[in-house]
Amino acid sequence: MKFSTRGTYGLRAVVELAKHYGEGPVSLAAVAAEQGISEAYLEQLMRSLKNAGIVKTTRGKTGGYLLTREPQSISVLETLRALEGSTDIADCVGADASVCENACTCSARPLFLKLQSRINAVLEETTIGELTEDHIEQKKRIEHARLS
Amino acid sequence: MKFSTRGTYGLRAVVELAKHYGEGPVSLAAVAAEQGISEAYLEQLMRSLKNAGIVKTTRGKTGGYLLTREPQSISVLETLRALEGSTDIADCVGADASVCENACTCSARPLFLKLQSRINAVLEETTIGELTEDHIEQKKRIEHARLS
DNA sequence: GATAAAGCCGAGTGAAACGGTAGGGATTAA
DNA sequence: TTAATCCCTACCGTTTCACTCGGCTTTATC
Repeated sequence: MKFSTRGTYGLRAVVELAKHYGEGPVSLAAVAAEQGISEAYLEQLMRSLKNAGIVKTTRGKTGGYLLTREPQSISVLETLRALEGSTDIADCVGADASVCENACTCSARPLFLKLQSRINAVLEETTIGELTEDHIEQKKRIEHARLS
Repeated sequence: MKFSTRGTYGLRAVVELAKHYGEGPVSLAAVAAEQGISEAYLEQLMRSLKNAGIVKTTRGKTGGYLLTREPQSISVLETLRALEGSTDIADCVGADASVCENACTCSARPLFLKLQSRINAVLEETTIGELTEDHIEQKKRIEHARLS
């Protein structure tokens, strides 16, 4: 039940793009530097995000990455799905429950279903826009505390 | 964000013991057979559960495993903690947040905290007793459907 | 048109975790 | 005494994770 760095880094990268939403493309190097992530690794994550239609790119010099939509319209759920393939905690929850042959007699399954629905609720209702606002607020508070 | 077999099997084993609560010890072999788990593997899980004070044992012939308390008083949270060490989805949530050096500036952390609290709520409020009742009910329904 | 900065892509790799096995020892009811 | 049971340590093959490498294409700028 651990969150992968893939999900975490990817989420942070998307928030970074959201901070510059409407300002033109941001280069991979800039995102990597700001977030302290290896460029080569981040590139892989960006590829997943691009395939999922969450980010788009412009190539050549002055090129970079941009969000395809407003940060408020991008849910954390779809972002994580793009990065990790699935957010399902087990094979027996979600669409293809047939993977687990004894799904209907497993005593843990009711728990999994409940847990999954709660998790999905949070991931679905939280948007990249919110995370971005929170982040900006937080940085302001730190700055303020530092000066006083 | 996948549930380990350790957690799943362990939970199922505890439910199995709960089904026989008050009837004396159940042997490892019996639990393993009923749940379709390798004996040697299950033994490891049982040890973790014993160390955590969730199950106790009697040795020698006719020995076996028993729950230390009523199924209703054992939460899924403590069971999973015993089996998996921790149910934290990231290092920056929970008691020792210092593991993550930039915890206070990470844009993903607020999400993690929210998610963790929702997850813990479910795991805390769900008891082994409930899972056991659900399981018995479910088996009854299947039996009923099969006969008609 | 050359150049340099950017993205695009597939393959590879070391370490750790996962899931499970093996084998022997200690305890105890019958 | 014996056989069934729990107790313990070590090991091991596979997969996943996190990350790297090297070469390619595209494009703004000089």
